[in-house]
Amino acid sequence: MQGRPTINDVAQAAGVSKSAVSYALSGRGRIGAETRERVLAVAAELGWQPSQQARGLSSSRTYAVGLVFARPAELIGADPFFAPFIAGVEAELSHHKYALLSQVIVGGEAEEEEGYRRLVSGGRVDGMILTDLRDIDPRIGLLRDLGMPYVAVGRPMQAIDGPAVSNDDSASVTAAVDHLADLGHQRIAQVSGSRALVHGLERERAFHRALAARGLYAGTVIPGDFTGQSGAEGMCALLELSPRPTAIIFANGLMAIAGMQEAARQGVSVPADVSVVALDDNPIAPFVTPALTAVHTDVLLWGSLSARTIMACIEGEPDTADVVLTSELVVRGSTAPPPPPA
Amino acid sequence: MQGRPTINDVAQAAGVSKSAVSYALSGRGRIGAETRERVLAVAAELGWQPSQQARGLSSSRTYAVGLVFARPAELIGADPFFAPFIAGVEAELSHHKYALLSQVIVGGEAEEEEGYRRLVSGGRVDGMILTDLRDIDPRIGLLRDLGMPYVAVGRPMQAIDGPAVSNDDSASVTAAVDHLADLGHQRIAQVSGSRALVHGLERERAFHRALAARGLYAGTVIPGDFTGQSGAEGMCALLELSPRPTAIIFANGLMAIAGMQEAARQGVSVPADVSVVALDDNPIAPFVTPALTAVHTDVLLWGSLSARTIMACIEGEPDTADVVLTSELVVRGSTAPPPPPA
DNA sequence: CTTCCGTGCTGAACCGGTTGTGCATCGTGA
DNA sequence: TCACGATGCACAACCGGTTCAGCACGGAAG
Repeated sequence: MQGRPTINDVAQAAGVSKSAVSYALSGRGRIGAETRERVLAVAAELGWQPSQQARGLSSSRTYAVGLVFARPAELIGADPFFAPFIAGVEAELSHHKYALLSQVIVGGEAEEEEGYRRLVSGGRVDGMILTDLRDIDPRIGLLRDLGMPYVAVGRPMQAIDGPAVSNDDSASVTAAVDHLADLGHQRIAQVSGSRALVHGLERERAFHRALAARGLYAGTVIPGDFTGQSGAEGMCALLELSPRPTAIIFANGLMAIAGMQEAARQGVSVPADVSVVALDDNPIAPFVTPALTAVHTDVLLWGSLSARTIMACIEGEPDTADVVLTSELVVRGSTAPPPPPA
Repeated sequence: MQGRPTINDVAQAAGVSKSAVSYALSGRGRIGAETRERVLAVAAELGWQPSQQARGLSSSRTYAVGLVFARPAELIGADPFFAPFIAGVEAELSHHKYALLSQVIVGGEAEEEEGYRRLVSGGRVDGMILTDLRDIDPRIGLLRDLGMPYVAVGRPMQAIDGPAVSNDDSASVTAAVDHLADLGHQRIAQVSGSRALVHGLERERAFHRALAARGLYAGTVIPGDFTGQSGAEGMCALLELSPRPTAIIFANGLMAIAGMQEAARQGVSVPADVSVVALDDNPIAPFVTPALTAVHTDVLLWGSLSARTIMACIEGEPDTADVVLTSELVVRGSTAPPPPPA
């Protein structure tokens, strides 16, 4: 009776068998009202809490969900997606007695796969949330082979069976392009993130579609890698073009801010000479100069919807429909009408 | 034999009892070399992995560590500590077959305590890592009552029994003050973070000690709350002082960047009129204008040392000594000699 | 040839829950 | 009055590991 009380302690204190206690607490078996009351009272008095370990062993469930994040070291501290997404996931999970086993990995794909194996093969989780989907992603096959439920964060391009909770990247890009086109911009360029990730590809396609829809010429796309360094390089490359683009859409805020600094260094004024938009929002964005116009996504909500979906999969509910979030453009100071033609 | 193979499957395939398999795999019992080889081969062939659930049940261990983070919504996306710390913890834990159960909470102290209860009372973890220690922190008593090992991240001021892995905040502040004093500053102010957190108090004391050591007058301390908003307000308040401070130390990068923007808005130039230093570093810091001078801490290392310490506590090793990290000042563009007296 | 000990393995109990089966007991209807 | 079903609970098996006690066997010592 030292340490946490067990179901046996409760049974003994209440003068019943441990199965009676289990029935009383779960409400599943046939149990007398009076006995149930007594058991509940005793359990509360002893401060009994079920051991998730033991419960999991008999039900072959862990009541835990796994999540692996992989980021290069330069990005791990600046990513405005990571923390609120986890927070959203956990808020939802904890309401349903699930825990989150997360694994954050600094490094590349090899370590990431290893992270998956670790969580899955130890039998620690009932399901996985997959982020940063790549075009052809080995994890999907891996999890399907293992019979492990999963939910994709961001819809894969190929029709992958299994549910996805995604942001409408296409709408985000379109909103950015429309905003710039409304201001009068005709030459809009993009500095993309990793093209290996599905949302990178999706954004690039959406970019060209949105330009075409406004009757604008195909814009230049400079590949980036989400780091500040590559943002500055992207800006540099675009400023050398002739004719120079008058507006640039960056895949994330860090690249956009670094790009703006590079522009300033070259004597190019934002937004007078060139407008800048970022495709994610960041708490720092309002405070840089000029304040950064950005597409804002409710990442907390995204996380909680992902959690809800993976729990539904685990409970074996019929395929839930894909969930699609939409983002919202927040106009700040980094966008303005283009400079008059020289 | 569907689903994951169990130890019974291995035993049957190898033609031995399941206890023999357990001994062979753990290397603890008396087992013949030939039998051990055969069991290991069969286990590898079947792809057997031990179930952490079952293992935990008999050893009354979970092989998991808990970590609760609580942040206001405005900070959750901008905190450069959160993600690399988790990454460091997990890198270390995963090498030792431990998993991390993290819980990120958007909100206040009440939800935070609830988060602790959830992880601890379900018997899901063997130990806890405590961050954001407050001056008198209820969690320490809670965990001690439960007999749950813990490690404090940041040394509590009172001599709390139990190990701590802390950054030498005092040295960070001193480095910042010395740098500014070396440049010739005489009126140095500070915009602090939450004073309820122990490192807030520690930094404030260290600030006054460092100033005194350089023979400078006591500097003004404006209380902040780590948000950009409060950074701007702090800058505003300090610029109204007469005589105006010539250098300001902000508790974090977000406040510093917001403060610099506010200064620019008022026509005050950084660093010509006022120098700015942040007490944490951020991947964005090099890319704002002017680039932000900051105290850089190896947060990844901090995390892995914390993980190592909590594992040592769980394994019952004699009290490990406190670990203290030191930070390093990274001088960028936001600090310069003070303006000549008017 | 017996005694004794070390080796190598098996059987069983146990961790803390869940769940199926079975045995009293009671109330009801014929 | 007896058969019968429903109710309320106890017993035991099981999930997948760990670990203790004990048995059979072999070699060495007396």
